[in-house]
Amino acid sequence: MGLPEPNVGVTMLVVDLARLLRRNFEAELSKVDTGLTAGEARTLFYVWRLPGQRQAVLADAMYVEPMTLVGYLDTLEKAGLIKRCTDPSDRRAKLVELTPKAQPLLENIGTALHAVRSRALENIPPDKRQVLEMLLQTMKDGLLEEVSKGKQK
Amino acid sequence: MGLPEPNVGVTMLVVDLARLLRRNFEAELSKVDTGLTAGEARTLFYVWRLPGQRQAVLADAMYVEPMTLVGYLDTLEKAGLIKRCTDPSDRRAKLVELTPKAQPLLENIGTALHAVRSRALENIPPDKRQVLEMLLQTMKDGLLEEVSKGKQK
DNA sequence: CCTAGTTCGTAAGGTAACCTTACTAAAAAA
DNA sequence: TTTTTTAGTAAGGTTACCTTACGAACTAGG
Repeated sequence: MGLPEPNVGVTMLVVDLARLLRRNFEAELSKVDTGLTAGEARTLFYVWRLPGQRQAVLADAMYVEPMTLVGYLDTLEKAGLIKRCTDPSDRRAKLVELTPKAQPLLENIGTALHAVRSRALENIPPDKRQVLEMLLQTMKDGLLEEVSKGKQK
Repeated sequence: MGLPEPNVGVTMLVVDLARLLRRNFEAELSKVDTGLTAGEARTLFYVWRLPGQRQAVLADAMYVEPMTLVGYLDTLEKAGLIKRCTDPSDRRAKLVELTPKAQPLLENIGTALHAVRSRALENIPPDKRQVLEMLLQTMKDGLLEEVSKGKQK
């Protein structure tokens, strides 16, 4: 009596999983040094994936507020890993580019990501991995919908 | 050239997913009021699942440091949702119990969890959900191993 | 029994990932 | 040309953690 339904436990499992994944990523990241925090590494990763984009576009892709991105970019810029170039077609906007110095860092981040991946998948039979990854992508899409819904206040 | 391997993207997807799940949980939680933060709600949930346990046991189950738990329990206790009773067999230890007042809150947390679950699974064909949940559990187990390995310094 | 080492919870203080609000400068619309 | 929108940012807050340092109580070893 009064018990929330059984599936609730499964969802908390997912919430816990989220925590653990983040933690693992942070731990692996600190192992490969880089001197970056998780947020900064994530940002660098996104700049690598979307080079020469405006901060607003980047923030949108990362699902953080523009202001949050500013902080990460400030650090990365001070460390000489990215540069902000004024958009020739709009003097307010800045296009974010990687510097050559970022290359080795990206490789380290890649190593960390790889480690997390191996760990997460180590007990999953290889033939199921493909399925899992697709399902995860689908999950992400579902969750994104709601996040953006919330935004268009 | 210089590109980290392709799977790196998939792992970042999982890292992003972790972020989104947390965020969704927080958002849903604030919708159903409760006045609790995500960490506090998670704690209450665990007390419900492991009633009458010591704080150390609880912290262990939640994979947080005992000190982290103290903060959450302090808030919950002040709100009259749990109580700490001295363990009769060890005057240092405290056993954590729910109070009756916690019941409705737990139901709200259940609602929030349910919402996250629906959202996360909405685009997943029902016949795949079972598989997904099993895979997620397996993933969690893999990640936990490493976390605990790190702990036994 | 008594001393030495463990264990339980906790106070103090720190870091990192975010967010909101408020502002300036520039562009776009009216 | 005035008004409105948009791009970035400074300032400051919240939450989820962690580490370090301790005192009080249990457990062993002699």
